[in-house]
Amino acid sequence: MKKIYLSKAKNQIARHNTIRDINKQVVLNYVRVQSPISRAEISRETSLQRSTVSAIVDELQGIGLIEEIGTGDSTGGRKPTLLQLRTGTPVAIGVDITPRETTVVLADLAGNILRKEAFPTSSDIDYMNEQILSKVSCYASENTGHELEVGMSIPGIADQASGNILYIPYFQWSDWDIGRRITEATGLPVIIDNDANAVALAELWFGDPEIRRTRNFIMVMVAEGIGTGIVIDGQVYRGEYGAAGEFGHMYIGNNAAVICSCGRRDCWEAHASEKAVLSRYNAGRNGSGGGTAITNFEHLIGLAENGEKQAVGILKETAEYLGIGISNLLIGFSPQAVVVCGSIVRAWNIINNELQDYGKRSIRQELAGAMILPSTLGDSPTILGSVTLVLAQKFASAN
Amino acid sequence: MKKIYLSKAKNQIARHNTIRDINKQVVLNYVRVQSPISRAEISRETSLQRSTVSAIVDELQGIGLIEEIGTGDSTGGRKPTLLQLRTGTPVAIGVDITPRETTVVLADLAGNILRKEAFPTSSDIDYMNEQILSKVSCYASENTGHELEVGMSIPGIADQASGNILYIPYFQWSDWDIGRRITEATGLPVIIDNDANAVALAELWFGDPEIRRTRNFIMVMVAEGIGTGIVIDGQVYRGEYGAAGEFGHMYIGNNAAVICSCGRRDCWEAHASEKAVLSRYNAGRNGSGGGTAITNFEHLIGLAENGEKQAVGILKETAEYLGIGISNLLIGFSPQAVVVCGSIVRAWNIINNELQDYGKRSIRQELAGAMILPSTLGDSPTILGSVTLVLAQKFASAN
DNA sequence: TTTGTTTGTTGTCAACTCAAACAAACACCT
DNA sequence: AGGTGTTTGTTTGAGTTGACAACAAACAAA
Repeated sequence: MKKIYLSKAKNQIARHNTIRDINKQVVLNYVRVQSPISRAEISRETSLQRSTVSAIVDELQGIGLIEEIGTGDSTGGRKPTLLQLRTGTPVAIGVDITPRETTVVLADLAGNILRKEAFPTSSDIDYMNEQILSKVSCYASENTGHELEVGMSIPGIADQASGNILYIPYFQWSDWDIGRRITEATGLPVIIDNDANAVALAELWFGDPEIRRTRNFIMVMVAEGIGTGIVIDGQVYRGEYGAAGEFGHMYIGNNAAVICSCGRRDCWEAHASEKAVLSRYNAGRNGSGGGTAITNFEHLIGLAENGEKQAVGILKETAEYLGIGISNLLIGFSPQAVVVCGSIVRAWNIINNELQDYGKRSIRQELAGAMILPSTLGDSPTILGSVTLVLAQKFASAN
Repeated sequence: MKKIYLSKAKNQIARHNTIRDINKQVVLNYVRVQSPISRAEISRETSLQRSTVSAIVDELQGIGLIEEIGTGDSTGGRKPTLLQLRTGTPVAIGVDITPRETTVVLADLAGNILRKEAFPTSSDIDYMNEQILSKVSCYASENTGHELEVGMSIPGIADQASGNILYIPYFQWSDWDIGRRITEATGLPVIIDNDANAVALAELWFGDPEIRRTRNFIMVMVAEGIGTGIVIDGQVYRGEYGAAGEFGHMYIGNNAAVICSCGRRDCWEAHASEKAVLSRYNAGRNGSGGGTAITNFEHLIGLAENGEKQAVGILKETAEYLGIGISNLLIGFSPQAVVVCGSIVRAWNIINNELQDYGKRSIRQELAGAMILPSTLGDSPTILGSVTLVLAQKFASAN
């Protein structure tokens, strides 16, 4: 028991270099968020002295995190030297596993994707091991000399402490030691996290300014299942064993269309995930004597976009279920925003009204100010998520 | 937009005194948690130099936060000088409002209650204003010279930023400016928070070590309604407008026994609060031709303690509803513990088994390690909560 | 060309922690 | 009683860091 306090305290106390460490983080974040930016502007905004900023910038250049990219426009005096994260140099290998496709990318400090390869996800774990290891090893061997790290985004639970995947419901994989395998094969450190957490982090780093400025928000990722990522005070909250954010399995009502991956029929996920939507749509068409079943969610979205009544109706119905869960999150967290991610975002104009109605459910109407927004990360948020895991790690350990 | 970063940064950067500020907090916390403790032991546990600890202790003594209380036993050398929070000196006035009773107390830095007065809570807001103001003013005038602050625990939502009560459902009071009134009458600063948040904070400060060591836990306060307090990384999370933690109003199912204070019939609170329990119990007795209705929850607990079958049955049924909500929280937060507070804790041995069963509901059984514990704060946790609000404030501003 | 502004660097000072030396207080042994 | 080793708390000098002010360089506008 004393040990806990001991170890905690040793990290908590401030030493000489603590000042520099803190300010280094501040400067680095300014460069990241507001680049291109000059030393003088960083000084003005942080209220650090120009001399201090210069010293820190020198250090960060020495580590190779930032670089000068020429001069900016004068405002009546000497031209400012503009700074930026060092781009073009590979620092992260991202591995993004989704039920359909697995993607392996190479990225730089700014999150730019330098290379990208993908293959269909298989339930054959040996095949997965072989494919992932070969692609990661390939990137690693082609970029020796750079301090690469590997980030993985998975549709399941991962324990960051041990670096192992605990469970992936879709394939029912338990204790998959892919992290250890990658490290053994390449010597690179690996950081694994749940896809919703990774996307929440990516949204925090690369999202629309409206979201990025938000310190408290919940990411709701609608895919085969429903995952949530909790961001509190600008930090992704992971909970014990990294298992936080499984609100997809909260009790919503016991009349769901499908059986959830956890085996029950009363989860949010069983009501509002892609699987649930498809099931309800196909059941409806069956009743009215329709043709073959649709198994591809994107297909259904396409139908709805073209105005097919049943597809639109099912999506609006889904928005209600989504809304119930989201209203629970709004009431419980009182966040600044809830961000929805997944293919369903393509149909945002169909579901928006219903969602916003549920957003107004609150103890007190006046307080219902939380935004319900679609993700702004584009087509492949989980890929960016896997990369961001590495970047966040690198930045945090810049000291 | 820039302003946000600006103000944030100015608080975030580290100056010369930042080191001292941080270490002062560390030392103060050691004195608080492990008192009586000597300078030498603090040095050993924090790995700060003895000279540094001495300098900080001098400062803290100067502010009047800690005091020497004689010497301890020798372990073969010079006797250690033991340190402790300064006790006996009033520093906090706590105002605890519950639907039944309002209590005003005077407390010292260690949370010891020095004086205490109570009166029945009335729905007459003028009466409440008058009563609270007179008692707080009385304590204040009797203790001039001490830097008093006022903490309030309320069964509703308070905006800490503005210091005003936004809403108390039980009395349907809106925008009650009691904070401003107290400050105007006495000149003392006032800090107001939701009762569940206050109790969560108190549990963090004065709870059983098993809970106090927990960095992430959820407080579930069962009273007239159900309130939750979210503790993440040792901090109470308040959300926008301080409105976080209203999980009592999450959707559980639309067949509740009573209508919730928010007007709906599908909230957790409508299923598992004291009001809901009483309603179900009385409905049951009505069916079997029983006598007059019970309106006092403590009474029902008493019946159950004495083995009355119907009361026991209703409580076990309640445990199921409580369990559904708690399992949602466990799945979503993956906390280290869920702490239950309220009169129902007296019947812990009746509801324990059912609760623990729901605690095991998890994505993966092996991960279901969260403890479901009864509060350890004794009979009046909300009183201690109101006081702790002030203490936390005072400690945080010790710089 | 001159003037005023902006940028980035250099040098001095103050705050702080650390490490080591030191004095005081004490237990234990002879 | 007296000596020895241990523990506690204080004092002193060294090293790190940011604030501040002075300064040189670069530039726009008059």
